[in-house]
Amino acid sequence: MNVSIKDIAQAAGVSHSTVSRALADNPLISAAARQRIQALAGQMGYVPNAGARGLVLGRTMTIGVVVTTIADPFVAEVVQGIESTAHAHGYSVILTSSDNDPEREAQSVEMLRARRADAVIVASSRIGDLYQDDLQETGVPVVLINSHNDQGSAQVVSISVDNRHGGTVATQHLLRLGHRRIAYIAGLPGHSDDGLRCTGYQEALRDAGVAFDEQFIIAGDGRASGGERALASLLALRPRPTAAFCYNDMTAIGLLAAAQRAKLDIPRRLAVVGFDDIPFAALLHPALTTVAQPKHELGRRAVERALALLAGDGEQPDHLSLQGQLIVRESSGARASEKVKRSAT
Amino acid sequence: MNVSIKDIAQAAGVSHSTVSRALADNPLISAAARQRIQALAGQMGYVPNAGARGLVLGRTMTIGVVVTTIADPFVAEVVQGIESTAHAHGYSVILTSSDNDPEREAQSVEMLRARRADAVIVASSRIGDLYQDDLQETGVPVVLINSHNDQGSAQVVSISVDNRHGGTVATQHLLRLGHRRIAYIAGLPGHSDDGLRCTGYQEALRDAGVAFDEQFIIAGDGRASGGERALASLLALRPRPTAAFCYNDMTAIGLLAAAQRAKLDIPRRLAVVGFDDIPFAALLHPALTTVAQPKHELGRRAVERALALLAGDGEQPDHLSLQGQLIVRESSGARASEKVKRSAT
DNA sequence: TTGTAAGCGTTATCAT
DNA sequence: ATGATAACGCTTACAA
Repeated sequence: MNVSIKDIAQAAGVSHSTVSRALADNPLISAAARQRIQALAGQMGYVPNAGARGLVLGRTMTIGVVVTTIADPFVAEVVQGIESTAHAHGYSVILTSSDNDPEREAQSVEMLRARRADAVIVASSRIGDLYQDDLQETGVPVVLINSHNDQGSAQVVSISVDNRHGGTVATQHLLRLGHRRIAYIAGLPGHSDDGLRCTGYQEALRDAGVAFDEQFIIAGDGRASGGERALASLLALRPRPTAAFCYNDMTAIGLLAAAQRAKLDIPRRLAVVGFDDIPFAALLHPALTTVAQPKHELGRRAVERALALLAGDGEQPDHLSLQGQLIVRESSGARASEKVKRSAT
Repeated sequence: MNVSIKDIAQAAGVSHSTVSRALADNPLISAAARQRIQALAGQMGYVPNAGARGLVLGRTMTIGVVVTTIADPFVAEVVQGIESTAHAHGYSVILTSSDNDPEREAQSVEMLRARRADAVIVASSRIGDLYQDDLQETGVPVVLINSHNDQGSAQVVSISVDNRHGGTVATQHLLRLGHRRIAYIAGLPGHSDDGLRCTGYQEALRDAGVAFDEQFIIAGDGRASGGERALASLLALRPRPTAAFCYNDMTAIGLLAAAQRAKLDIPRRLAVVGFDDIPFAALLHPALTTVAQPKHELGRRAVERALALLAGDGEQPDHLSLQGQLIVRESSGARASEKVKRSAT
């Protein structure tokens, strides 16, 4: 069904190795033969068998990607960045999702090993000890996105958004707007992202000489429901906060929804800033001010680092962090001048 | 670096074919040897080389997926359904995105051919003549999601949501709520989805004995911007429509945004129904009533059909259409009783 | 029950 | 400049 190099050889009346050379633009072959064979290959609809090539070359030009679920807009955009970058470098992407099920996760990793993926990128927030042990022994480069590399293997690097910086930037924005009582609606407790964003928030307050009030940290869960529940706690506070920085956009969305139901005017009575810049942030009303994660770049850099590792570039730091960018929209109540000032920065 | 079947053979003191049989649970082998070898393989961390296996077996247990971009929530959910179903059947997914660039699209297909994907699923709205010609000649089963199979090849089947039915269901919902002047905010002209949804809309009107007014079909573009622009046209109409059925959720979101800006009360002054049920539809305020596309199922069925084709099941119709489900939320202004009635259906 | 050998489609190392 | 030949890791007749 599929034309092989041998079929072409036969049709051209040469040996299959000559065909291989002609197709590989190998210099030690006559220009005439090369052209003739290449033309013939084109006519016959020849497409090289990547599997066979991988077998002899020892590399498959394949990158394995492990995600919890691609039906998460954040993950989807990262994967988009991974795919386009991989493609640009001649690599294909094998996608596996784990749904946060450890068993499926293990199967995914096994499958990627079976397919001999040249590198693996993990865009799952859970840190699988699985990858560490299982992949490490094979020597396959692993790039972790938004999670950390506990064991210090040179073949495992991580890359993430600078959560502390993001927390600082978001808080500074609110401070600049004149807010002094700023709440932080937290994510899932114990999540390191959450801790770092909160640290950034506290640092910004401290640097601005604003007293930090412990009760202004309100529990959440990283989802809309957490934001919705948070509103009541927030409104019960005395003195009441005038602004809230949320762990992520989903939390902010929940907060906004609850506020709308409570007829609480956003941003006048409460300024809100999120984190992530999911696609919907811009479509909300009021549109959400947020710290954008460089999702596409995260994916692109992950591939680039994987390829560098593959190329044996040992000069890489084992962690890279990218800065998020504040996107000022309506929910924080910035005036036009403030917006201009920010976007010019 | 990777343990091969030969390494195990050597360690076990048997031939490599014995190992192969033991690992494949081949019946013609002593139970003792089988267990001993399997245990050994486990200890040595053996993972079979899928590429080598594909070479000899003639199939790669791989499904190629072509999308425009996975950073589209609809596509992402479909791909999620594809991946989990493929995984359940022991298949891996190779993901390629085309970004609507014909050149990249061609490269993607070429790459999938090179990787010898057993089947290809296209979740891109553009119908590439590419797939048709290029893939068809290889005999690889192709499943088109939400697009049509022009040439009638047995190896190319398509699967989509029943757009006409969806349009009917959405319109009937509005009719049942008492609306008689219902507008349709269209998608990109020429898009067959758009035409079918509009047909369903008109049929529902006709069946209800409501006169169809041509000017109630308002231009859109399938994106939020189209919905935003549509509001002005809609408000200029005399008599003014009391409800709008939008080509898709993004259009509805734009319409809602414009309405909010114009301080037009939704659903009281204008009831709105969308199409797709993207994740954000539920988070909007008012939450969007919409016709849900069975995204996960679309993915699942696509894989199942691909596998059936692969198994040589010739009994498949060349097109399958799944019914969308009306999800009643706030934007259409249904009362509680109506909601209950619907969800019980 | 096991081993030997051939072959899948490549690339690469020999000769020639 | 080209042709044999081996090798990659696996499955599977065919022998034994």
